[in-house]
Amino acid sequence: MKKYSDKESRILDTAAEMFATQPFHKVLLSDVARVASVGKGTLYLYFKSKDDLYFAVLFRGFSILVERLKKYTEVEGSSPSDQLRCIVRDMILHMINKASNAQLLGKVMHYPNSGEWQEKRVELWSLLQSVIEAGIESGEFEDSCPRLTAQYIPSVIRSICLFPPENIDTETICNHACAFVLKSLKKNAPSA
Amino acid sequence: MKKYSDKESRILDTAAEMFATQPFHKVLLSDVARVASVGKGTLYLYFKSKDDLYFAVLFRGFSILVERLKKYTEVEGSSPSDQLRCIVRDMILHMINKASNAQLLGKVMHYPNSGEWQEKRVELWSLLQSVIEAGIESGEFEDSCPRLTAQYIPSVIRSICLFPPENIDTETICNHACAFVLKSLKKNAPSA
Amino acid sequence: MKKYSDKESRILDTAAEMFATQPFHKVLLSDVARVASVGKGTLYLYFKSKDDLYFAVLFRGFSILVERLKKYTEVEGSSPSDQLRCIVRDMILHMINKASNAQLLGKVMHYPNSGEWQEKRVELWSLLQSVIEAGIESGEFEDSCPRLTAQYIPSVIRSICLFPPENIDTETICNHACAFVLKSLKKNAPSA
Amino acid sequence: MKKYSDKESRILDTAAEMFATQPFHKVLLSDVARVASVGKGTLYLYFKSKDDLYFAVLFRGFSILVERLKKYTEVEGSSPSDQLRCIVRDMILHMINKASNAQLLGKVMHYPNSGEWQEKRVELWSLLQSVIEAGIESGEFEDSCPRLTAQYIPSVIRSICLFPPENIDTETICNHACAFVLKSLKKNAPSA
DNA sequence: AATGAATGAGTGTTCATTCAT
DNA sequence: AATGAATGAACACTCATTCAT
Repeated sequence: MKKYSDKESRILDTAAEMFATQPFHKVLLSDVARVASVGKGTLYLYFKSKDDLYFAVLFRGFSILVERLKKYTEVEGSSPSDQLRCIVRDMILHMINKASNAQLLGKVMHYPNSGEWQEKRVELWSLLQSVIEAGIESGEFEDSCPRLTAQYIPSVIRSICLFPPENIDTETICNHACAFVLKSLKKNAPSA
Repeated sequence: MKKYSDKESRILDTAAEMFATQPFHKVLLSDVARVASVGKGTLYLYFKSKDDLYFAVLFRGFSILVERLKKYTEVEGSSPSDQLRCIVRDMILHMINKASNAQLLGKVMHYPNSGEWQEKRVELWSLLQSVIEAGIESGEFEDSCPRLTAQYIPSVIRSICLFPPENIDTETICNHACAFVLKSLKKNAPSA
Repeated sequence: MKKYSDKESRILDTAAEMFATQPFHKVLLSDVARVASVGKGTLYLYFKSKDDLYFAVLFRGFSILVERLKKYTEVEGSSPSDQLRCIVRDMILHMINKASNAQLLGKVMHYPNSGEWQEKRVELWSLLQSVIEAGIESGEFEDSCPRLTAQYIPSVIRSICLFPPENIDTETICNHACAFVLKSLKKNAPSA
Repeated sequence: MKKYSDKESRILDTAAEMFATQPFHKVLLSDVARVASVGKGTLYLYFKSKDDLYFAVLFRGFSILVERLKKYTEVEGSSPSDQLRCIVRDMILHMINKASNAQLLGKVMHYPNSGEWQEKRVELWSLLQSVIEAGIESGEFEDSCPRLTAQYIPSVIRSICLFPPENIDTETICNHACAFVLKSLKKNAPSA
């Protein structure tokens, strides 16, 4: 994990908040600097450009997320279903009502250096894919294309977190989302 | 369905293409005008501002989509599963490699008039929800919260269309997506 | 006197009002057309350009004024003092609280065709100058440069009408202005 | 007196020159910036908008004028007539052939913040009014409404400076204007 | 004659980026 | 390292003018 200096972190935190709240072009670097309590020029000591800052925000967010989710796959004795459940629940709880984080799950880059950033997304998919494949291995799951399913999961969670239905409590949503995913993966008892 | 004049349509088509390809602030109105073969001032005869044009693009896109999908729910003798399959397939085929259309499924608006536009998204969810509910009614499906499932479906499709796995052919993807959704909804045979 | 068609008059009236109320660049021809109830293109049937319309407004205003004032100089048996009094009173009463008319007395044009319009101002000055000279001739007035005094008079009136002191009634103002001008012109009794 | 920074002064000087020479809408901010040797963006560090710059120009001009004229009223042992003569002469000499300064004497504001600007005009009138009142006090002058006379004086001077008669030399004009004003104010010897 | 939809040159304003301090 | 005044390229938007009807 990359280490961020104090100032750098403050900038990233501020920028994350603002990029999540407003579209890119409405986020002014002068505002970022002011809110982060640094000089406007200071931004350029840490980030090459506005685009660069934007990517750094997304990148850091993604890295933190993936890092956190990885833990669940390393818990001794947890089944793939348990792991998936934990992952889905964790993502929803961390991102619901936190547009800043939910947004980044679905950002599509129209930008040159999006390659580097694309890698991070793939990292998340790979994590999920390996859990699914472990489940298949263990006979718990069946899935003709774990790669695709792995891709569906974050997108479902993103949608939930961006547009959380107002009259359903978070716990119910978590359960429903877990059930939705797991039921799709569950291996049907072989018709005897 | 709102009717668009000839020039208005040309502008919307052009703008849709450009907003889908580049981030908002890289889309120049002068380019839109040039490509649409109208004067720059003409844009302002039909749209109050760049933002307004942007919303009009999203709004029209959504309207067209919903209108098209509605047809599948009106086919005589088609089961809810069939309808869902058709809808999923239709959306994927229409949007894959057409970022312009896929993007709009997930746009979150940070703008004042986003209310009006939210309605359109809800219209899509409602359409799907009623298909699911019909399936529950007929005993085909079971779902503790069709509202949520209805929301998942477009998000899954959006993800597919924005990041289509390169080494999987479209047909396979369609089938996988349909299967994923339907398996989750299918009522399990009551354990005898 | 030039004759104006019905539509032309409506346009001039509207434009006069608007040019008096707002600076040139805030007056939109589309507004003029709308308020005058004519098509925007119609303006161009009568006036070559916005500048042209502007000059026409000033020109007509000046012409009307000069025409009206001329009458006072033609009254049989009226002394130059009487004539001046009438002129000053007439101008004040016609222009006080009518910025549109007062404004034009002091408009300076930076435009090419301002010459033609300047002539009209000179016409006003000449009118006044000849009254003053008549007074000198008759021994009533003395003035080392009637040309200058003639120029002062409209400027005094303009100031009154643009910035009418709120707590002084119009009659008092008229009397004061007349007295101010006449006292300056009056021939002092030759020190015997 | 407000203090202006170096750059601010350069901008104001340039803008004053240009606004005096051309109508508002023909003055381009890019020209102002170029002539003042600053970046176009720099204008906006000091002035909120083109309108704002315009007002700043007029305001500063008026402030300087009033400040300068005040001096004459503070000269030890000078009579009100002397003071008035000095004021009239000073204004004419400073403004004749300097449209920039003459213009501002008569600007009527069609703008929102004209209140603040109205104050400045009143400041000039008050200055003149108090000189006149001092003359009345000392028995030199008589005037039934010094407030009005104070208003006439700048307007007369403005007219002179905007439309200076070409074939009369400045000295003659000054003398005539002084005489015109003073004769009107002079207390007539009581008819013995 | 009369219109107003269409135009595009022209301009005010913004804002990412730089650099002297 | 840190700053923020200064910059100017870039862009949205306006509005006088035209012309097909």
